[in-house]
Amino acid sequence: MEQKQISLNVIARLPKYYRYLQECHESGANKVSSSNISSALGITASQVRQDLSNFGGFGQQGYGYDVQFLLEKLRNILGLNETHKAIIVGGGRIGQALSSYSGFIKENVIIKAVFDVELSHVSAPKDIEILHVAEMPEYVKRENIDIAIISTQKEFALSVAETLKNAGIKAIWNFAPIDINLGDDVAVENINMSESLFRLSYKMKKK
Amino acid sequence: MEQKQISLNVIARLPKYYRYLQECHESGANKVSSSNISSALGITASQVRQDLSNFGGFGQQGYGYDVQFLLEKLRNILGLNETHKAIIVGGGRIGQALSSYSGFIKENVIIKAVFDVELSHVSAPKDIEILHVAEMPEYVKRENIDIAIISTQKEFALSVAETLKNAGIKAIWNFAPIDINLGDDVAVENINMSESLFRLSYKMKKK
DNA sequence: TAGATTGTTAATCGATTAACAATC
DNA sequence: TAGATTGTTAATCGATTAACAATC
Repeated sequence: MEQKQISLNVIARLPKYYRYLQECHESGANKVSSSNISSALGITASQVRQDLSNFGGFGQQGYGYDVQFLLEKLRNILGLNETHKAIIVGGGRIGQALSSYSGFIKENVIIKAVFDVELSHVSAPKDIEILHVAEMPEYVKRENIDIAIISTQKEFALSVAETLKNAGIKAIWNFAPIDINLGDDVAVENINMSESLFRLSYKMKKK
Repeated sequence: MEQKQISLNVIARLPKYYRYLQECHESGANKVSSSNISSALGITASQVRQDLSNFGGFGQQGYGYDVQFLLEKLRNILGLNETHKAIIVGGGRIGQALSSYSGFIKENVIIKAVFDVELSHVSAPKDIEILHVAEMPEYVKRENIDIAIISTQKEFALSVAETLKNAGIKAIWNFAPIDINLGDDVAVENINMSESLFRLSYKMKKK
């Protein structure tokens, strides 16, 4: 309904534009051109313009893009003005690191609770609840949770994801080493460290 | 020198094949066909065959692929038979989670040391040394370290990467929220959680 | 006005898919 | 042998790049 389907490649570049625009803003720049962005990020100027024009004409011929304006547009496109409530499922190493990682607040994600099957093993900052997985579906509905961060073992990840889908979760950020795909109803991003390490190994070997 | 340049898309799929083949092996299967892989991973059978044939003819007409044989080939291609020595630079939340994450051993990566500027804040399992960043270049050379895992703040990541390159590191696994690119000399994989979270936000918004 | 830079259309390039001969 | 499935060639599709008219 919104616009013609935007390719995943384009979406993957948007955060890079946003990050660079933030840097420009911090360093006091008022304007930026597609060729500035190009040389900073190693993306062709043509592609930068092509990508941005998917969402509207944000620039001005002969001038470039107004940094503040484009930043605001990107924030809108990426949905960074909204605050999201999140839970973590799986209180192991990664789950605990994420639960105490303060970077989330900057990105407008508030972690409300950590779920596990063995509560005694889990610790978390005191404003984050520690609860049993059995309570999860009820909690997600009651507290209107948007995002679930899955950091369970891979064996449990798929069924946890299904349970969350049924509980009405909107998005899943998956750290378990398995691809999760729940169709169009739930937004999913997989961070597969294991696959990344394999790719690193491949690249290193090829040198 | 090796073969015609393999595209990054192909490389990104190799670990998925490997992971699925492992599952086949664990469940006792002897053979697997491109259409088996296709339905398990949501990749077309044609692409599976195309991808694998970049590295050789591993299958047999009318039969498919021998699981053990293909697994061995993939292990070779990905370089998973070799053990790599690694260090972690940056002893914050992510660095510490990684230092005690046992999954590495399975993937043939041994973490030898964690480097930081403020040693008193860092803890690690006792077989992992905790050292000051100033000692890093010397250590990398002396101990023949292959992989550096960067988990510093983004402000330091780039200069740390340069220092490591000069010390002769072979690969960098970067968790700092900034793209690192060191040319052809050093293999790099970026895990940018911040960008991933932005993409998740975008997808969620679009629903 | 002259110079710069956008947004967009057209051209190119590369990746994915389809088809099929080879053959186990 | 008949059926199945590969490896590879050709066709299609989509993404990137180039070019340029519009215009600030």
